[in-house]
Amino acid sequence: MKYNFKDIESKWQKKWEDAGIFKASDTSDKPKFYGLVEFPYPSGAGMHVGHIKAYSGLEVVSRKRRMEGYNVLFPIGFDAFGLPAENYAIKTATHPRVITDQNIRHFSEQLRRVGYSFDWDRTIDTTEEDFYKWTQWIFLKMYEHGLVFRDKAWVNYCPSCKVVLSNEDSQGGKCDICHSDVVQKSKDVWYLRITKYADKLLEGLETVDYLPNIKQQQMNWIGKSTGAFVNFRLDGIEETLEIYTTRPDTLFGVTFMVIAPEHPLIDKYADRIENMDAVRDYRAQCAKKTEFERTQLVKDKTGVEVKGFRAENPVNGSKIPVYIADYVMMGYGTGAIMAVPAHDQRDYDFAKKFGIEIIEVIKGGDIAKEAYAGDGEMVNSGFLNGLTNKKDSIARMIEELEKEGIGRAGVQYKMKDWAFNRQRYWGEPIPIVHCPKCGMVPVPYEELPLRLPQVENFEAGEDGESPLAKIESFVNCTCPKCGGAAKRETDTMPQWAGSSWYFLRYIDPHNDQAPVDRKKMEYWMPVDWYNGGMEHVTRHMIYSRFWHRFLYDIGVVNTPEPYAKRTAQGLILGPDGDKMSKSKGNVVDPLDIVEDYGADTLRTYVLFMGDYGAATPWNDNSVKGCKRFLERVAGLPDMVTKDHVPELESKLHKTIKKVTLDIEEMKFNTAIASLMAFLNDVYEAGKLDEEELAAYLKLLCPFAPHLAEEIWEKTGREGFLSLAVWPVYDEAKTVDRTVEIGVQINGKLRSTIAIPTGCEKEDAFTAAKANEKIASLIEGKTLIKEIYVPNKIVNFVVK
RNA sequence: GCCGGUGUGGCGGAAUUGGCAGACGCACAUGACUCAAAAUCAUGCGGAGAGAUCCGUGCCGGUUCGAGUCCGGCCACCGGCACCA
Repeated sequence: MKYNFKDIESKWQKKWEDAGIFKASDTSDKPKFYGLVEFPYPSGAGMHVGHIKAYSGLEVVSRKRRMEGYNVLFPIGFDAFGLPAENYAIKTATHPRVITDQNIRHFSEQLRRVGYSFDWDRTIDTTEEDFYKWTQWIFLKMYEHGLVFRDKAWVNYCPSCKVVLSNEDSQGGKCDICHSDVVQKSKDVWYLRITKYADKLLEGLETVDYLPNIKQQQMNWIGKSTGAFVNFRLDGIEETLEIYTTRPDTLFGVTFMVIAPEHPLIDKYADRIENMDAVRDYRAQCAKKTEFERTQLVKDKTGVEVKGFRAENPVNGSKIPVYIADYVMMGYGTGAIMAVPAHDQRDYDFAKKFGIEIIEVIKGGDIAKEAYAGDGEMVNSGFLNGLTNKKDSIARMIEELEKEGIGRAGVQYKMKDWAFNRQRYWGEPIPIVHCPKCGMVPVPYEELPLRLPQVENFEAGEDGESPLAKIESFVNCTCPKCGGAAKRETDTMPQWAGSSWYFLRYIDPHNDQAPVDRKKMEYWMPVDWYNGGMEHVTRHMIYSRFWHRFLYDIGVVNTPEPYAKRTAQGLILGPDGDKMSKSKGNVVDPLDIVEDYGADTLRTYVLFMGDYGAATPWNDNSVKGCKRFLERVAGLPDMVTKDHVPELESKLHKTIKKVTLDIEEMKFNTAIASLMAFLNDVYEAGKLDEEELAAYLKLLCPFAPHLAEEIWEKTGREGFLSLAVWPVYDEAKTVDRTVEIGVQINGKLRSTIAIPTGCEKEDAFTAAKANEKIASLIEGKTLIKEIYVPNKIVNFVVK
């Protein structure tokens, strides 16, 4: 058979579409499988090979599940709000709606040409009103439950994009979108109280099947630490200073205090601070630094002593100085620390520079040289003296603090509340009204969706305001509560909003009464297998788990966790081994591959190219290798014989087993390798029988479905191969009658022998000794030990 | 600095979890077909050696009849977190 991939692929894509064979049913006696891939942002550039790798993995799993008798939901949609469309709108004065629709059409067309078995009836678009209506609905529910608040805050601001960024979007002090430097700016910010869910998000990780490194990254991100809050009386003013520490056991070693430059204590007691000018200068210096500069680890600590009051150590009454220094952050703990220079390197560096006393309270280090953070016997520490275990001394100290009412056990998280607004047009409008009388008033549920108004000019407003602020008909409204004149919030939600719940909408994409029908949701949830990129593990994954857990707590969904299992594909690097990027000119366009080699070759190649979870460079020659493989597959019909071909039987069953098990572990590369190996065996035999061909086509179908369907049809088989029953291997038939095993002398391989599979110990030894070479090697030596591992190895230990 | 991961031919990568290292593919070489090239097919392909053999999975050591795999100590690279108290 000639392999004309172009005809074959368009033919079968149409047939599948016409027959609707990949549509999921909301009621079925079959077991369900919900496979989810991260929906794309429909960029103007179209699909990237990264999309292909990400989708092809679960595509294979989903196709296999269907053939195994599951009712499969494998949907796709578009995460279409976001900056690129808006920036393009600003440049070309085209409405983002127009561009978005155009890009979605283009993307869909590309996806269809790869032949994915998506249920296209359930396609969603986060920018459609009937979708974002429910995004707004969830926001209002969160508002109702006290998870939304507004605060003036120092925020990460991108002067180029003119938007406020979350910490997540400004990692490393660079804007995630345009990579320019982020500056600090004071703004009114909407926050989602994700920190309230920190513990639930941590606990939830214990109940799900995520790759270990994914769990690890989420735990790092949440960053829980346990310790204690301790109150220090301030001598000279009627005030206490609360600090957070993970090492309350070192309290006797405290020789100074440090508060963050932004600490409110400074302004409150400005008139009592004797050197307020110096303090002000220092604060001004710090304000100039970006968050990034401030969080750089520097040995050279800076700071200024605050003169006018001193702190009193609650356990020994000693009077100690208070400094402001920018190595303490206002955003973590209480913005103040107790400094224990003997046992914390940062405090140590500071103490050395400012000539502050260093008191050792834990033995084991050399505090003349550096701080000692290890374990050891407590000294100079009153009631803790003599204790040698960190845990014990911490517990003992907390007990004492709580008894005396000067402190308490506590926990802290690195994760911060989620800054949930952007000064942009192309996002979900935040459904809140500002009323001069009633304050903030939520838009009533029945008024949702709060639609984006038509706008002519998409440029940001004054001082980074949303373009919506310029639309008077949008801004001016009546207060839903008192009916008086009011103004609408003009900020929109960040890009992460829609993707925080989209998987629920696939279940019931056209529902206008609820985000999702209860019954359908109970049937489909949780997502059985979610695959995506590592780059979304700490943002999208955390956000959506948070939203879902909230929806669970208010009874909207039935599972605390949205995703039962999460895996991640590795990057595809450019042919040069570097990350693909336009500027490097090493980008591979998947549609070029479809055009030149066919979708089946592309799909097979991205899964064969290497370990699915690892980053692998693209290789054009290997693409050709996959094409060659499929061409050889196309030759199979000519080799079919009516007679049984027993010599292929055990090879086939081994292949069925390998492919079946490997797909479950995402070891697609070895699954395909075994398909290639079997094909080599068929070519060597020169023939295969009808049953062997049928089973082989089924195994190939998830990877190269167009070609597999074509051969299925050409060889006179009925119905869609995509709906055929997945082959089952017979364990007994995967075992050969004879097996070739190695024979070692003193652990070194000397020869091999062919013996019956599973043969007895003595028979194996006899056979091994009968081997000419082995016989000559053991002759005249003393046989000390004989080892036999059935079907593996014989080893003679001789002297 | 802390946490996680990886290190195997010229390249991408295999190795049933302690049992014949290098499956499968690429590249390369030789041969066949061809006027020729491409495509295809066949054979070879870790290193050294004419050979029997010897060496070989980042490095050093250990356990074991036997180590890519287990243990101890290093080195290199990748990813995440990071003056987080």
